[in-house]
Amino acid sequence: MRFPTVAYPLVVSGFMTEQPLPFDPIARAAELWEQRVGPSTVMAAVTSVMRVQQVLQSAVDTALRPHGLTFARFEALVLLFHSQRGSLPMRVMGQRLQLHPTSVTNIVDRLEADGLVKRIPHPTDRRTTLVEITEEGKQRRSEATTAVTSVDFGLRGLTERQTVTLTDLLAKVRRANGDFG
Amino acid sequence: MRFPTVAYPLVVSGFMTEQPLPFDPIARAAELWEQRVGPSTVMAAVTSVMRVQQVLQSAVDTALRPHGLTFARFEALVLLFHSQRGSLPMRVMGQRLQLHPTSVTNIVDRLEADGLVKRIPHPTDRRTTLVEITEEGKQRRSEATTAVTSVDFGLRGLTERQTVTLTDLLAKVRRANGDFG
DNA sequence: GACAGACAGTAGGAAGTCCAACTAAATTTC
DNA sequence: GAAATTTAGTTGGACTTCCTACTGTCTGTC
Repeated sequence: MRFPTVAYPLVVSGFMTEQPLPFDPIARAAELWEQRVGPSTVMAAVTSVMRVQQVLQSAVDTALRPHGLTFARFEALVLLFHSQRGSLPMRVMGQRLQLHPTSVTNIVDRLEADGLVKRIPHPTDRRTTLVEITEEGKQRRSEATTAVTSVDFGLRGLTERQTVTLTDLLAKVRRANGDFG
Repeated sequence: MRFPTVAYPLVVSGFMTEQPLPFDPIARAAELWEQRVGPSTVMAAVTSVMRVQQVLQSAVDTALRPHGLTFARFEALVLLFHSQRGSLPMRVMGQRLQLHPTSVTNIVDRLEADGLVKRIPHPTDRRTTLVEITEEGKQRRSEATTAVTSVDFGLRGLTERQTVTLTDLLAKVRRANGDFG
């Protein structure tokens, strides 16, 4: 799904609000917060992250929907595709994707139902289940990647340099919260 | 599976991974993407936003749980509290909070069940429902605000200046996606 | 070796989000 | 003024996420 440069949906986001607000609701909320509660920089940043995540999630999912994937499932597929053997234990998938074990189960269930991955027993550890990407899964990943990479509009408005800065700032937050390190 | 309850959790995020990965999974995914797919700056930024949102959501919700609120409900409460009359039409709430009408219904249902808000009919437009914050709601907002403002650890790792930069970059993204403007 | 404890994964449930479809009320159009 | 359209909100369903609790398997200690 390509979004033409010129007027397509005004709002690519969430559920297509009829019209964008004429002001920034987060900035306004920050002003009120500042007046009546206290310093607002942190709250504004938190809210901004929340909101941009919604926008991006929606944009990416919209691009992936024709391919029968969500962003979470796409990420799982890419992870398996990039792995050495094309298979990983579910636990490892959870660590890499930062997902709860039950979320991994859910995602793998759906990918498996679509024939994109299959569960295979671990050769030595009978507790462990390996998830292997199928040929159809590799094919699907390829198509979906094309769709996703065309969604750079998700971050249009930022220069390359700004995009990198954004990633770096967010990495600081993630590290400070024990996401890795 | 039992996740140890450390006095101060190593990972405030998602579901408390036992141990943080020794490397940044997003940076590693970006490397592989770069090698095998193409430029990765956008994907890395998208993934980072997604992940930080999870971290913050979890951190804030953890702080709010003792007060019986989620971040979404807290935001709604704050919005009403800051409004002129202490009440707003549900539609307006949806616009300001960037939520789907059904999500507003859901949130208001729960807040109303807790006695923090109440639905009242609009004086002239019988289609419209006004949502009014109750005294108990104002009280709860006050307590919850204290809890949330103490959660600046959600963005620890950033200086004040960096926090502002982050908000500004995200605002650019939001504006480019028609969030406001 | 036996057994307590840790670990891998799954089932069921709650919360939140969106979508599609619906009712009721207001507004626009002719 | 009647009919068509738009708007506000709700209901029911699908999906994702996490949590709690459980089964089965491995591992370290005695």
